[in-house]
Amino acid sequence: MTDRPPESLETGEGDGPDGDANGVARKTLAQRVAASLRDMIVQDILPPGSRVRERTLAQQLEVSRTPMREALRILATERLVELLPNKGAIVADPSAGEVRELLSVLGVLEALAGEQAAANATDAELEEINALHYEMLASFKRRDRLTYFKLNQSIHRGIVAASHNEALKEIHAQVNARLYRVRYQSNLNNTKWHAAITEHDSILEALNDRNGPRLARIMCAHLGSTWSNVSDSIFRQENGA
Amino acid sequence: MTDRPPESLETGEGDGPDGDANGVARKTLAQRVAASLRDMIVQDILPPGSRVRERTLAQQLEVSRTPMREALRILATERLVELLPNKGAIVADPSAGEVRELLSVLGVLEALAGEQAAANATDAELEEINALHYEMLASFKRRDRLTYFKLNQSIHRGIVAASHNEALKEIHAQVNARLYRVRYQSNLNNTKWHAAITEHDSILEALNDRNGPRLARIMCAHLGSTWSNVSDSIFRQENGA
DNA sequence: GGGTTACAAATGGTATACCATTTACACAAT
DNA sequence: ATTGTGTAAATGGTATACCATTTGTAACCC
Repeated sequence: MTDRPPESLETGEGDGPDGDANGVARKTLAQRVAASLRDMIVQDILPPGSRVRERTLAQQLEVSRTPMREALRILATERLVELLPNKGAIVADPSAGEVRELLSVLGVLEALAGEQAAANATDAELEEINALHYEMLASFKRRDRLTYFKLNQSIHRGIVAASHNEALKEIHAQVNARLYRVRYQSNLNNTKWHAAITEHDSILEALNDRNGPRLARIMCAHLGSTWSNVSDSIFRQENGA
Repeated sequence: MTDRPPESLETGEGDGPDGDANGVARKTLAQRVAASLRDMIVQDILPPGSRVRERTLAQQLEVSRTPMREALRILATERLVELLPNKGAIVADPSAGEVRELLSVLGVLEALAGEQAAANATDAELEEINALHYEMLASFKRRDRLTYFKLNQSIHRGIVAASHNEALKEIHAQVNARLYRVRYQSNLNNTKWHAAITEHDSILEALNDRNGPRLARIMCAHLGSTWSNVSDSIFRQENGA
């Protein structure tokens, strides 16, 4: 558990699960509080299963209860917290089974993204994804797990974005957000790093060839490997690492 | 446009997009308001593109602004309305392109559901889906489009539920909610009714054979047919039916 | 020691007041 | 007739008060 103090309110820029800087759209306080809470969940400041005291947290973030309540509504709809009537909010704590289910969904979403990206990506988008891939390889050589994880996520988001299917992008982001913390934590313990790199090589090759069906297959299988890593990590944590 | 007065508050039972009666869980007023608003959107009482006046509507539904605001937050997170800072809520009005994107996502979700249902469905679940299919055939013979549509949706939800993938069920429901109104409206004009029945026959055959890959393929293709119907309907409405 | 009950405090849900921003409309100028 | 300006009303965003429900703790009894 990290002992960091609560973050100041999110300004709308960050490299969390949704990754995008929303500089163009003005945000309400409730939206900014929601973004801060997302961060706090991902980084275990608000650990899974913990109670979220609305008044306490509003005080810490120096906002009144109303935007805090609205923020918690947002997060509840996103399934990052569970709101129990008259009992308040609990940070979601996905079981291994639920993680597995989510990953199977993410697998088909990424497969669809792969197929549509192979057809629709601009050349510039391909180049950028390739550049991210090289940066990720560099972080692998440096054994910098945090940067590696973030770049890995950026590549996947880049592929989804290159599908030019906006609805898919949003739904993918939402599923990803539910999995982000678990994957972030499991990345710290990843013992199959080298195999993941090989898979990414294959992904990039199929993408550069614009081979939709092959890319779809590899990306779906890649999420199968993710399950393998994540389940190891969950198992290790449950047995008191 | 229908001229019905606003619904009284949802009690938590209904056959709208999420279909389930949540009798076991107590609901807050905000949740009940959200459910009523969903209904009003689906049934065009709140038409696409229309402004949602929070005070006006709260008055009509005889609730105060606070649960109305929370309800609108829920719907905004679900993308059924769009909340613009300082400007309020507008009912979502998905473009033809967006509908197409959503249907492609729904296609892969239903394909995954088909595969997992073929593996995981109980015999009782299969029997129930078959019963719904026969009821749907009966409504086809009676030319009862509304009942046909609802049964059709129940069959799809039944297949998703039979996958025993709870995460998939939720995500499917959410995508479906965004499409529900458009499909409901297009069902009223469906000129390819007979072909849809044939597709459903194939779906049921593959499901009963527990042939996962075949079921997946047919269900995904079925959504392709749905796009064909929906786009005809959108085109017809845009040209002043 | 364990179980039950009563009550105060904590906390969630809603209503309403107040402030901030946008919209609509009347009037003046060109 | 059209455009620009000012102002009041409408409406969104937040703060706070009040009510409803839950939780925690102390006292009592077996």
